[in-house]
Amino acid sequence: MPKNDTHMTMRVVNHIRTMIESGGLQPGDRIPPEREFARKLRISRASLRTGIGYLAAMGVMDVRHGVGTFVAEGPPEIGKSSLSLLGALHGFQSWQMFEARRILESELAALAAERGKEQQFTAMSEEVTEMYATVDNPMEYLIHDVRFHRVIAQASGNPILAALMETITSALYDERRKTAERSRDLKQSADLHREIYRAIRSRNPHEARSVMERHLAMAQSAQDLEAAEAGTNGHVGKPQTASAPKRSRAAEKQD
Amino acid sequence: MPKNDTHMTMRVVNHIRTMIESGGLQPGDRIPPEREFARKLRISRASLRTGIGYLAAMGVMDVRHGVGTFVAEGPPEIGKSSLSLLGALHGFQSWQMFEARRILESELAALAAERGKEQQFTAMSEEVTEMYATVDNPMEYLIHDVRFHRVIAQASGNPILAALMETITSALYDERRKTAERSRDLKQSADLHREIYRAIRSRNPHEARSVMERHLAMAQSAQDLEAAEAGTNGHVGKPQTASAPKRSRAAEKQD
DNA sequence: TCCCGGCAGTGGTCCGACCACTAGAATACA
DNA sequence: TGTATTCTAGTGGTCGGACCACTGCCGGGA
Repeated sequence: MPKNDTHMTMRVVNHIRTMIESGGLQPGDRIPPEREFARKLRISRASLRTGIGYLAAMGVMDVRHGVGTFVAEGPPEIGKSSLSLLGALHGFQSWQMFEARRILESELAALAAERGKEQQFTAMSEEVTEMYATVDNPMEYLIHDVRFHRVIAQASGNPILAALMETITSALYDERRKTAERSRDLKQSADLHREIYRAIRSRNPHEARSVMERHLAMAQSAQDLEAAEAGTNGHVGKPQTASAPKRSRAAEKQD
Repeated sequence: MPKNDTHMTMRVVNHIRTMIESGGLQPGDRIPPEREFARKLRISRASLRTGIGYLAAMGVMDVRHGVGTFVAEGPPEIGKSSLSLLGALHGFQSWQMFEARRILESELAALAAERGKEQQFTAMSEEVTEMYATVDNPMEYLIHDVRFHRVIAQASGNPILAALMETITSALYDERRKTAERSRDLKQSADLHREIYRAIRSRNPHEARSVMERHLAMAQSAQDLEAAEAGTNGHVGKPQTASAPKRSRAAEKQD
Protein backbone atom coordinates (compact mmCIF):
# COMPACT_ATOMS: atom_id res chain seq x y z
CA MET A 1 0.00 0.00 0.00
CA PRO A 2 2.78 2.44 -0.79
CA LYS A 3 1.18 5.80 -1.22
CA ASN A 4 1.41 7.79 -4.38
CA ASP A 5 3.52 10.35 -2.61
CA THR A 6 5.67 12.87 -4.32
CA HIS A 7 8.38 11.22 -2.29
CA MET A 8 11.15 9.91 -4.43
CA THR A 9 11.25 6.74 -2.43
CA MET A 10 7.69 5.87 -3.28
CA ARG A 11 8.15 6.90 -6.87
CA VAL A 12 10.89 4.33 -7.16
CA VAL A 13 8.94 1.71 -5.25
CA ASN A 14 5.85 2.21 -7.34
CA HIS A 15 7.83 2.16 -10.53
CA ILE A 16 9.42 -1.15 -9.69
CA ARG A 17 6.14 -2.44 -8.37
CA THR A 18 4.52 -1.68 -11.68
CA MET A 19 7.31 -3.42 -13.52
CA ILE A 20 6.74 -6.47 -11.36
CA GLU A 21 2.99 -6.46 -11.75
CA SER A 22 3.19 -6.06 -15.48
CA GLY A 23 5.40 -9.11 -15.57
CA GLY A 24 8.34 -7.18 -16.90
CA LEU A 25 10.34 -8.11 -13.84
CA GLN A 26 10.56 -11.66 -12.56
CA PRO A 27 12.32 -13.10 -9.54
CA GLY A 28 16.00 -13.36 -10.32
CA ASP A 29 15.91 -10.60 -12.90
CA ARG A 30 18.39 -7.80 -12.68
CA ILE A 31 17.58 -4.12 -12.72
CA PRO A 32 19.78 -1.58 -14.52
CA PRO A 33 22.86 -0.16 -12.80
CA GLU A 34 22.09 2.61 -10.36
CA ARG A 35 23.62 5.42 -12.38
CA GLU A 36 21.81 4.43 -15.52
CA PHE A 37 18.50 3.67 -13.85
CA ALA A 38 18.60 6.95 -11.98
CA ARG A 39 19.12 8.84 -15.22
CA LYS A 40 16.21 7.04 -16.80
CA LEU A 41 13.89 7.84 -13.91
CA ARG A 42 15.09 11.45 -13.87
CA ILE A 43 16.06 11.29 -10.23
CA SER A 44 19.33 11.39 -8.38
CA ARG A 45 21.22 8.25 -7.67
CA ALA A 46 20.87 8.90 -3.94
CA SER A 47 17.09 8.89 -4.16
CA LEU A 48 17.07 5.80 -6.26
CA ARG A 49 19.22 4.11 -3.66
CA THR A 50 16.78 5.10 -0.96
CA GLY A 51 13.98 3.41 -2.82
CA ILE A 52 16.00 0.32 -3.56
CA GLY A 53 17.05 0.19 0.06
CA TYR A 54 13.41 0.21 1.07
CA LEU A 55 12.63 -2.69 -1.21
CA ALA A 56 15.74 -4.54 -0.12
CA ALA A 57 14.80 -4.15 3.52
CA MET A 58 11.50 -5.83 2.78
CA GLY A 59 13.16 -8.67 0.98
CA VAL A 60 11.84 -7.74 -2.43
CA MET A 61 15.20 -6.84 -3.87
CA ASP A 62 18.60 -8.40 -3.44
CA VAL A 63 21.53 -6.01 -3.68
CA ARG A 64 24.99 -7.45 -4.26
CA HIS A 65 27.98 -5.21 -3.94
CA GLY A 66 30.06 -5.19 -7.08
CA VAL A 67 27.59 -7.32 -8.97
CA GLY A 68 24.20 -5.69 -9.33
CA THR A 69 20.70 -5.47 -7.94
CA PHE A 70 18.23 -8.29 -8.48
CA VAL A 71 14.64 -9.15 -7.76
CA ALA A 72 14.69 -11.52 -4.83
CA GLU A 73 14.49 -15.20 -5.51
CA GLY A 74 13.68 -18.13 -3.33
CA PRO A 75 10.93 -18.61 -0.79
CA PRO A 76 9.35 -15.29 0.14
CA GLU A 77 9.95 -14.20 3.68
CA ILE A 78 7.73 -11.57 5.14
CA GLY A 79 9.65 -9.62 7.72
CA LYS A 80 13.16 -10.97 7.25
CA SER A 81 15.08 -9.67 10.20
CA SER A 82 12.33 -7.39 11.38
CA LEU A 83 11.05 -10.03 13.77
CA SER A 84 14.14 -9.95 15.93
CA LEU A 85 14.13 -6.16 15.89
CA LEU A 86 10.51 -5.87 16.73
CA GLY A 87 11.02 -8.60 19.26
CA ALA A 88 13.60 -6.57 21.07
CA LEU A 89 11.33 -3.56 20.87
CA HIS A 90 8.18 -5.19 22.15
CA GLY A 91 9.73 -7.89 24.24
CA PHE A 92 8.73 -10.98 22.35
CA GLN A 93 9.32 -14.14 24.30
CA SER A 94 10.73 -17.41 23.16
CA TRP A 95 7.62 -19.38 24.02
CA GLN A 96 5.56 -16.98 21.97
CA MET A 97 7.58 -17.74 18.91
CA PHE A 98 7.21 -21.43 19.51
CA GLU A 99 3.50 -21.03 19.99
CA ALA A 100 3.20 -19.13 16.73
CA ARG A 101 5.20 -21.75 15.00
CA ARG A 102 3.15 -24.55 16.46
CA ILE A 103 -0.08 -23.02 15.26
CA LEU A 104 1.17 -22.24 11.81
CA GLU A 105 2.90 -25.51 11.15
CA SER A 106 0.10 -27.66 12.46
CA GLU A 107 -2.27 -26.03 10.08
CA LEU A 108 0.30 -26.18 7.32
CA ALA A 109 0.65 -29.90 7.82
CA ALA A 110 -3.10 -30.37 7.63
CA LEU A 111 -3.30 -28.37 4.42
CA ALA A 112 -0.38 -30.28 2.96
CA ALA A 113 -2.25 -33.49 3.64
CA GLU A 114 -5.16 -32.14 1.66
CA ARG A 115 -3.39 -30.48 -1.22
CA GLY A 116 0.11 -31.96 -1.43
CA LYS A 117 1.36 -33.35 -4.68
CA GLU A 118 3.24 -36.54 -5.40
CA GLN A 119 6.41 -34.69 -6.14
CA GLN A 120 6.32 -32.94 -2.82
CA PHE A 121 5.64 -36.15 -0.98
CA THR A 122 8.72 -37.55 -2.61
CA ALA A 123 10.79 -34.60 -1.46
CA MET A 124 9.53 -35.03 2.10
CA SER A 125 10.39 -38.68 2.04
CA GLU A 126 13.90 -37.95 0.89
CA GLU A 127 14.47 -35.47 3.66
CA VAL A 128 13.28 -37.95 6.24
CA THR A 129 15.71 -40.46 4.86
CA GLU A 130 18.52 -37.95 5.14
CA MET A 131 17.52 -37.24 8.69
CA TYR A 132 17.84 -40.88 9.63
CA ALA A 133 21.19 -40.91 7.91
CA THR A 134 22.52 -37.99 9.91
CA VAL A 135 21.27 -38.70 13.41
CA ASP A 136 24.89 -38.51 14.51
CA ASN A 137 25.54 -35.15 12.96
CA PRO A 138 23.31 -32.53 14.55
CA MET A 139 24.35 -29.73 12.24
CA GLU A 140 23.65 -31.76 9.14
CA TYR A 141 20.46 -33.07 10.64
CA LEU A 142 19.18 -29.58 11.28
CA ILE A 143 19.49 -28.70 7.62
CA HIS A 144 17.27 -31.54 6.53
CA ASP A 145 14.92 -30.80 9.36
CA VAL A 146 14.45 -27.27 8.07
CA ARG A 147 14.04 -28.46 4.52
CA PHE A 148 11.44 -31.00 5.51
CA HIS A 149 9.31 -28.36 7.13
CA ARG A 150 9.80 -26.08 4.18
CA VAL A 151 8.53 -28.67 1.77
CA ILE A 152 5.44 -29.10 3.89
CA ALA A 153 4.89 -25.37 3.76
CA GLN A 154 5.11 -25.44 -0.01
CA ALA A 155 2.79 -28.38 -0.20
CA SER A 156 0.17 -26.46 1.76
CA GLY A 157 -0.50 -24.46 -1.37
CA ASN A 158 -0.60 -21.23 0.57
CA PRO A 159 2.56 -19.19 0.03
CA ILE A 160 1.45 -16.57 2.51
CA LEU A 161 1.31 -18.99 5.39
CA ALA A 162 4.55 -20.48 4.15
CA ALA A 163 6.15 -17.06 4.20
CA LEU A 164 4.94 -16.39 7.71
CA MET A 165 6.36 -19.69 8.85
CA GLU A 166 9.64 -18.93 7.15
CA THR A 167 9.82 -15.70 9.10
CA ILE A 168 9.29 -17.37 12.44
CA THR A 169 11.59 -20.28 11.79
CA SER A 170 14.44 -18.16 10.56
CA ALA A 171 14.27 -16.21 13.80
CA LEU A 172 14.18 -19.41 15.78
CA TYR A 173 16.92 -20.91 13.67
CA ASP A 174 19.53 -18.58 15.08
CA GLU A 175 18.87 -19.62 18.63
CA ARG A 176 18.78 -23.17 17.46
CA ARG A 177 22.23 -23.17 16.01
CA LYS A 178 23.71 -22.25 19.34
CA THR A 179 22.37 -25.35 20.98
CA ALA A 180 22.22 -27.75 18.08
CA GLU A 181 25.43 -29.45 19.05
CA ARG A 182 23.86 -30.54 22.28
CA SER A 183 21.05 -32.31 20.53
CA ARG A 184 20.36 -35.88 21.35
CA ASP A 185 17.52 -38.26 20.72
CA LEU A 186 17.68 -37.29 17.10
CA LYS A 187 16.54 -40.79 16.32
CA GLN A 188 13.35 -40.11 18.18
CA SER A 189 12.94 -36.84 16.32
CA ALA A 190 13.39 -38.58 13.01
CA ASP A 191 10.75 -41.11 13.97
CA LEU A 192 8.33 -38.32 14.61
CA HIS A 193 9.09 -36.71 11.29
CA ARG A 194 8.45 -40.02 9.65
CA GLU A 195 5.08 -40.15 11.33
CA ILE A 196 4.26 -36.68 10.09
CA TYR A 197 5.24 -37.67 6.61
CA ARG A 198 3.05 -40.76 6.72
CA ALA A 199 0.06 -38.84 7.93
CA ILE A 200 0.40 -36.28 5.18
CA ARG A 201 1.08 -38.91 2.59
CA SER A 202 -2.06 -40.80 3.55
CA ARG A 203 -3.95 -37.55 3.24
CA ASN A 204 -5.05 -37.51 6.81
CA PRO A 205 -5.18 -33.83 7.82
CA HIS A 206 -6.31 -34.45 11.36
CA GLU A 207 -3.55 -36.90 12.04
CA ALA A 208 -0.96 -34.68 10.37
CA ARG A 209 -1.97 -31.75 12.50
CA SER A 210 -1.83 -33.61 15.75
CA VAL A 211 1.48 -35.31 15.10
CA MET A 212 3.02 -32.05 14.03
CA GLU A 213 1.80 -30.46 17.20
CA ARG A 214 3.30 -33.23 19.26
CA HIS A 215 6.59 -32.91 17.44
CA LEU A 216 6.83 -29.18 18.00
CA ALA A 217 5.91 -29.41 21.65
CA MET A 218 8.67 -31.92 22.06
CA ALA A 219 11.11 -29.81 20.11
CA GLN A 220 10.37 -26.84 22.28
CA SER A 221 10.97 -28.55 25.58
CA ALA A 222 14.10 -30.11 24.16
CA GLN A 223 15.49 -26.78 23.08
CA ASP A 224 14.58 -25.15 26.35
CA LEU A 225 16.53 -27.86 28.09
CA GLU A 226 19.53 -27.48 25.83
CA ALA A 227 19.49 -23.75 26.25
CA ALA A 228 19.32 -24.09 30.00
CA GLU A 229 22.33 -26.37 29.99
CA ALA A 230 24.23 -24.05 27.77
CA GLY A 231 23.53 -21.25 30.16
CA THR A 232 22.51 -19.27 27.13
CA ASN A 233 19.18 -19.21 28.79
CA GLY A 234 17.72 -15.94 27.73
CA HIS A 235 14.19 -14.95 28.48
CA VAL A 236 12.15 -18.09 28.42
CA GLY A 237 9.00 -18.34 30.36
CA LYS A 238 5.73 -20.11 30.39
CA PRO A 239 2.42 -18.49 29.51
CA GLN A 240 1.50 -18.07 33.11
CA THR A 241 -1.44 -15.81 32.53
CA ALA A 242 -0.78 -13.42 29.75
CA SER A 243 1.78 -10.90 28.70
CA ALA A 244 1.51 -7.60 30.42
CA PRO A 245 -0.56 -5.30 28.22
CA LYS A 246 1.10 -2.08 29.22
CA ARG A 247 -0.58 -0.47 26.30
CA SER A 248 -3.55 1.64 27.08
CA ARG A 249 -3.54 4.23 24.40
CA ALA A 250 -5.71 3.22 21.55
CA ALA A 251 -3.17 3.83 18.84
CA GLU A 252 -5.70 3.49 16.09
CA LYS A 253 -4.53 3.78 12.58
CA GLN A 254 -6.69 6.23 10.75
CA ASP A 255 -5.44 8.65 8.21
CA MET B 1 19.90 -11.52 12.65
CA PRO B 2 21.52 -8.38 11.23
CA LYS B 3 25.12 -9.31 10.75
CA ASN B 4 27.99 -7.50 12.27
CA ASP B 5 29.04 -6.31 8.88
CA THR B 6 31.43 -3.53 8.27
CA HIS B 7 28.53 -2.13 6.34
CA MET B 8 27.47 1.21 7.61
CA THR B 9 23.85 0.22 7.37
CA MET B 10 24.25 -2.62 9.78
CA ARG B 11 26.42 -0.58 12.07
CA VAL B 12 23.57 1.86 12.44
CA VAL B 13 21.00 -0.89 12.78
CA ASN B 14 23.00 -2.68 15.42
CA HIS B 15 23.67 0.50 17.29
CA ILE B 16 20.01 1.35 17.50
CA ARG B 17 19.16 -2.24 18.23
CA THR B 18 21.50 -2.14 21.18
CA MET B 19 19.94 1.06 22.41
CA ILE B 20 16.57 -0.61 22.24
CA GLU B 21 17.64 -3.79 23.96
CA SER B 22 19.35 -1.91 26.72
CA GLY B 23 16.12 -0.09 27.31
CA GLY B 24 17.60 3.25 26.42
CA LEU B 25 15.12 3.61 23.63
CA GLN B 26 11.41 3.03 24.08
CA PRO B 27 8.56 3.16 21.60
CA GLY B 28 7.71 6.78 21.00
CA ASP B 29 11.16 8.02 21.89
CA ARG B 30 12.99 10.28 19.54
CA ILE B 31 16.48 9.82 18.22
CA PRO B 32 18.87 12.74 17.75
CA PRO B 33 18.73 14.81 14.55
CA GLU B 34 20.48 13.19 11.63
CA ARG B 35 23.37 15.63 11.44
CA GLU B 36 24.12 15.35 15.11
CA PHE B 37 23.63 11.60 15.31
CA ALA B 38 25.83 11.05 12.29
CA ARG B 39 28.59 13.08 13.90
CA LYS B 40 28.31 11.07 17.08
CA LEU B 41 28.52 7.75 15.23
CA ARG B 42 31.43 9.02 13.13
CA ILE B 43 29.67 8.25 9.88
CA SER B 44 28.28 10.33 7.08
CA ARG B 45 24.74 11.54 7.21
CA ALA B 46 23.99 9.59 4.03
CA SER B 47 24.99 6.31 5.63
CA LEU B 48 23.03 7.06 8.74
CA ARG B 49 20.02 7.73 6.57
CA THR B 50 20.46 4.40 4.85
CA GLY B 51 20.35 2.62 8.17
CA ILE B 52 17.37 4.59 9.39
CA GLY B 53 15.64 3.91 6.10
CA TYR B 54 16.15 0.23 6.65
CA LEU B 55 14.62 0.36 10.09
CA ALA B 56 11.79 2.56 8.87
CA ALA B 57 11.01 0.13 6.07
CA MET B 58 10.60 -2.60 8.65
CA GLY B 59 8.32 -0.51 10.78
CA VAL B 60 10.76 -0.11 13.63
CA MET B 61 11.28 3.59 13.13
CA ASP B 62 8.89 6.34 12.22
CA VAL B 63 10.40 9.21 10.25
CA ARG B 64 8.47 12.48 10.07
CA HIS B 65 9.62 15.13 7.68
CA GLY B 66 10.32 18.38 9.43
CA VAL B 67 9.76 16.90 12.85
CA GLY B 68 12.16 14.13 13.69
CA THR B 69 12.69 10.40 13.78
CA PHE B 70 10.99 8.26 16.40
CA VAL B 71 10.82 4.69 17.54
CA ALA B 72 7.58 3.28 16.19
CA GLU B 73 4.58 3.16 18.45
CA GLY B 74 1.39 1.22 18.29
CA PRO B 75 0.76 -2.42 17.56
CA PRO B 76 3.75 -4.02 15.90
CA GLU B 77 3.24 -4.99 12.32
CA ILE B 78 5.61 -7.44 10.77
CA GLY B 79 5.91 -6.72 7.10
CA LYS B 80 3.98 -3.50 6.74
CA SER B 81 3.52 -3.04 3.03
CA SER B 82 5.83 -5.85 2.09
CA LEU B 83 2.91 -8.24 1.81
CA SER B 84 1.39 -6.44 -1.15
CA LEU B 85 4.77 -6.17 -2.81
CA LEU B 86 5.66 -9.79 -2.25
CA GLY B 87 2.15 -10.63 -3.27
CA ALA B 88 2.60 -9.01 -6.63
CA LEU B 89 5.93 -10.75 -6.96
CA HIS B 90 4.81 -14.25 -6.10
CA GLY B 91 1.23 -14.00 -7.18
CA PHE B 92 -0.52 -14.26 -3.85
CA GLN B 93 -4.22 -14.84 -4.23
CA SER B 94 -7.06 -13.30 -2.33
CA TRP B 95 -8.34 -16.60 -0.98
CA GLN B 96 -4.90 -17.33 0.37
CA MET B 97 -4.98 -14.21 2.44
CA PHE B 98 -8.37 -15.10 3.76
CA GLU B 99 -7.23 -18.58 4.57
CA ALA B 100 -4.24 -17.26 6.47
CA ARG B 101 -6.46 -14.88 8.33
CA ARG B 102 -8.95 -17.56 9.16
CA ILE B 103 -6.31 -19.81 10.64
CA LEU B 104 -4.64 -17.06 12.63
CA GLU B 105 -7.76 -15.47 14.00
CA SER B 106 -9.43 -18.71 14.94
CA GLU B 107 -6.46 -19.63 17.02
CA LEU B 108 -6.24 -16.10 18.37
CA ALA B 109 -9.83 -16.31 19.52
CA ALA B 110 -9.19 -19.58 21.27
CA LEU B 111 -6.17 -18.18 23.05
CA ALA B 112 -8.07 -15.07 24.01
CA ALA B 113 -10.71 -17.27 25.60
CA GLU B 114 -8.01 -18.88 27.68
CA ARG B 115 -5.92 -15.89 28.61
CA GLY B 116 -8.07 -12.81 28.14
CA LYS B 117 -8.44 -10.33 30.96
CA GLU B 118 -11.49 -8.55 32.26
CA GLN B 119 -10.38 -5.24 30.87
CA GLN B 120 -10.04 -6.70 27.41
CA PHE B 121 -13.41 -8.39 27.62
CA THR B 122 -14.86 -5.01 28.42
CA ALA B 123 -13.19 -3.47 25.40
CA MET B 124 -14.57 -6.21 23.18
CA SER B 125 -18.02 -5.69 24.55
CA GLU B 126 -17.88 -1.99 23.86
CA GLU B 127 -16.86 -2.54 20.29
CA VAL B 128 -19.71 -4.96 19.75
CA THR B 129 -22.06 -2.36 21.10
CA GLU B 130 -20.68 0.20 18.71
CA MET B 131 -21.12 -2.22 15.87
CA TYR B 132 -24.78 -2.62 16.64
CA ALA B 133 -25.06 1.13 16.79
CA THR B 134 -23.55 1.62 13.37
CA VAL B 135 -25.17 -1.11 11.30
CA ASP B 136 -26.38 1.62 8.99
CA ASN B 137 -22.99 3.16 8.51
CA PRO B 138 -20.64 0.65 6.86
CA MET B 139 -17.57 2.83 7.09
CA GLU B 140 -18.04 3.44 10.76
CA TYR B 141 -18.93 -0.17 11.33
CA LEU B 142 -15.72 -1.32 9.71
CA ILE B 143 -13.65 0.67 12.17
CA HIS B 144 -15.18 -1.04 15.14
CA ASP B 145 -14.95 -4.36 13.38
CA VAL B 146 -11.22 -3.91 13.00
CA ARG B 147 -10.84 -2.78 16.57
CA PHE B 148 -12.77 -5.74 17.88
CA HIS B 149 -10.46 -8.17 16.16
CA ARG B 150 -7.46 -6.23 17.35
CA VAL B 151 -8.54 -6.46 20.96
CA ILE B 152 -8.90 -10.20 20.57
CA ALA B 153 -5.39 -10.35 19.19
CA GLN B 154 -4.10 -8.47 22.19
CA ALA B 155 -6.04 -10.68 24.54
CA SER B 156 -4.39 -13.74 23.06
CA GLY B 157 -1.27 -12.79 24.95
CA ASN B 158 0.90 -13.52 21.95
CA PRO B 159 2.10 -10.32 20.30
CA ILE B 160 3.79 -12.23 17.51
CA LEU B 161 0.60 -13.83 16.33
CA ALA B 162 -1.09 -10.49 16.78
CA ALA B 163 1.50 -8.83 14.60
CA LEU B 164 1.10 -11.44 11.91
CA MET B 165 -2.63 -10.93 11.94
CA GLU B 166 -2.16 -7.19 11.75
CA THR B 167 -0.07 -7.66 8.65
CA ILE B 168 -2.66 -9.77 6.90
CA THR B 169 -5.61 -7.65 7.87
CA SER B 170 -4.02 -4.39 6.87
CA ALA B 171 -3.47 -5.84 3.41
CA LEU B 172 -7.04 -7.04 3.30
CA TYR B 173 -8.27 -3.76 4.69
CA ASP B 174 -7.44 -1.89 1.52
CA GLU B 175 -9.54 -4.13 -0.64
CA ARG B 176 -12.23 -3.97 1.95
CA ARG B 177 -12.61 -0.22 1.84
CA LYS B 178 -13.43 -0.32 -1.83
CA THR B 179 -16.44 -2.51 -1.26
CA ALA B 180 -17.46 -1.53 2.23
CA GLU B 181 -20.19 0.76 1.02
CA ARG B 182 -21.97 -2.15 -0.51
CA SER B 183 -22.12 -4.02 2.74
CA ARG B 184 -25.46 -5.25 3.93
CA ASP B 185 -26.53 -7.66 6.59
CA LEU B 186 -24.36 -5.84 9.03
CA LYS B 187 -26.87 -6.78 11.65
CA GLN B 188 -26.13 -10.39 11.03
CA SER B 189 -22.42 -9.68 11.20
CA ALA B 190 -22.85 -7.94 14.51
CA ASP B 191 -24.75 -10.92 15.85
CA LEU B 192 -21.86 -13.14 14.95
CA HIS B 193 -19.40 -10.86 16.65
CA ARG B 194 -21.55 -10.94 19.72
CA GLU B 195 -21.40 -14.70 19.66
CA ILE B 196 -17.65 -14.61 19.40
CA TYR B 197 -17.49 -12.25 22.30
CA ARG B 198 -19.69 -14.47 24.42
CA ALA B 199 -17.66 -17.55 23.67
CA ILE B 200 -14.46 -15.81 24.64
CA ARG B 201 -16.01 -14.25 27.68
CA SER B 202 -17.21 -17.59 28.91
CA ARG B 203 -13.72 -18.90 28.38
CA ASN B 204 -14.72 -21.48 25.88
CA PRO B 205 -11.79 -21.79 23.47
CA HIS B 206 -13.36 -24.42 21.28
CA GLU B 207 -16.52 -22.46 20.80
CA ALA B 208 -14.61 -19.25 20.19
CA ARG B 209 -12.52 -20.87 17.53
CA SER B 210 -15.43 -22.35 15.68
CA VAL B 211 -17.57 -19.23 15.74
CA MET B 212 -14.67 -17.13 14.57
CA GLU B 213 -14.12 -19.54 11.73
CA ARG B 214 -17.75 -19.32 10.76
CA HIS B 215 -17.64 -15.55 10.86
CA LEU B 216 -14.61 -15.31 8.63
CA ALA B 217 -15.93 -17.80 6.11
CA MET B 218 -19.05 -15.70 5.91
CA ALA B 219 -17.09 -12.49 5.62
CA GLN B 220 -15.06 -13.89 2.80
CA SER B 221 -17.98 -14.97 0.69
CA ALA B 222 -19.69 -11.67 1.37
CA GLN B 223 -16.69 -9.71 0.21
CA ASP B 224 -16.26 -11.88 -2.85
CA LEU B 225 -19.83 -11.10 -3.72
CA GLU B 226 -19.45 -7.40 -3.17
CA ALA B 227 -16.29 -7.33 -5.20
CA ALA B 228 -17.97 -9.18 -8.02
CA GLU B 229 -20.80 -6.68 -8.06
CA ALA B 230 -18.43 -3.79 -8.02
CA GLY B 231 -16.72 -5.19 -11.05
CA THR B 232 -13.51 -4.68 -9.17
CA ASN B 233 -13.30 -8.40 -9.29
CA GLY B 234 -9.63 -9.09 -9.23
CA HIS B 235 -8.19 -12.51 -8.88
CA VAL B 236 -10.36 -14.54 -6.61
CA GLY B 237 -10.46 -18.24 -6.87
CA LYS B 238 -11.02 -21.32 -4.83
CA PRO B 239 -8.30 -23.65 -3.72
CA GLN B 240 -9.00 -26.06 -6.53
CA THR B 241 -5.94 -28.20 -6.00
CA ALA B 242 -2.95 -26.11 -5.20
CA SER B 243 -1.37 -22.95 -6.42
CA ALA B 244 1.10 -23.28 -9.21
CA PRO B 245 4.73 -22.63 -8.33
CA LYS B 246 5.56 -19.17 -9.46
CA ARG B 247 4.52 -18.58 -12.99
CA SER B 248 1.00 -17.32 -12.65
CA ARG B 249 0.13 -13.93 -13.92
CA ALA B 250 -2.46 -11.73 -12.39
CA ALA B 251 -1.21 -8.28 -13.19
CA GLU B 252 -4.53 -6.60 -12.68
CA LYS B 253 -4.71 -2.97 -11.92
CA GLN B 254 -4.38 -2.31 -8.25
CA ASP B 255 -4.15 1.43 -7.64
C1' DT C 1 -8.06 37.90 20.93
C1' DC C 2 -6.97 36.02 16.73
C1' DC C 3 -4.60 35.53 12.51
C1' DC C 4 -0.56 35.30 9.85
C1' DG C 5 4.09 35.85 8.50
C1' DG C 6 8.59 34.66 9.49
C1' DC C 7 12.06 31.75 11.58
C1' DA C 8 14.58 27.89 13.31
C1' DG C 9 15.03 23.04 13.26
C1' DT C 10 14.64 18.74 10.96
C1' DG C 11 14.21 15.48 7.29
C1' DG C 12 14.53 15.11 1.77
C1' DT C 13 17.09 15.60 -2.50
C1' DC C 14 20.86 16.45 -5.23
C1' DC C 15 25.72 16.50 -6.99
C1' DG C 16 30.11 14.78 -7.93
C1' DA C 17 33.97 12.51 -6.32
C1' DC C 18 36.06 8.58 -4.63
C1' DC C 19 36.25 3.79 -2.25
C1' DA C 20 35.39 -1.40 -2.26
C1' DC C 21 34.00 -5.43 -4.18
C1' DT C 22 33.26 -8.94 -8.01
C1' DA C 23 33.82 -11.37 -12.08
C1' DG C 24 36.04 -12.14 -16.02
C1' DA C 25 39.65 -10.99 -19.23
C1' DA C 26 44.44 -10.60 -19.99
C1' DT C 27 48.83 -12.01 -18.74
C1' DA C 28 52.62 -14.53 -16.72
C1' DC C 29 54.42 -18.71 -15.44
C1' DA C 30 55.47 -23.69 -15.45
C1' DT D 1 49.08 -26.39 -22.96
C1' DG D 2 47.33 -25.64 -18.67
C1' DT D 3 47.17 -23.13 -14.53
C1' DA D 4 47.89 -19.46 -11.47
C1' DT D 5 48.23 -14.51 -11.08
C1' DT D 6 47.26 -9.78 -12.13
C1' DC D 7 44.68 -6.27 -14.23
C1' DT D 8 40.60 -3.97 -15.37
C1' DA D 9 35.89 -2.62 -16.26
C1' DG D 10 31.60 -2.40 -14.09
C1' DT D 11 28.79 -2.03 -10.10
C1' DG D 12 27.31 -0.94 -5.52
C1' DG D 13 28.96 1.80 -1.00
C1' DT D 14 30.46 6.00 1.36
C1' DC D 15 31.41 10.68 1.73
C1' DG D 16 30.54 15.74 2.58
C1' DG D 17 28.52 19.67 1.68
C1' DA D 18 24.97 22.51 -0.54
C1' DC D 19 20.34 23.43 -0.98
C1' DC D 20 15.12 22.30 -0.85
C1' DA D 21 10.67 21.31 1.75
C1' DC D 22 8.06 20.57 5.61
C1' DT D 23 6.55 21.43 10.58
C1' DG D 24 5.90 23.81 14.71
C1' DC D 25 6.12 27.84 17.07
C1' DC D 26 6.71 32.49 18.29
C1' DG D 27 5.98 37.28 17.81
C1' DG D 28 3.88 41.22 15.57
C1' DG D 29 -0.09 43.35 13.72
C1' DA D 30 -5.12 43.88 12.93
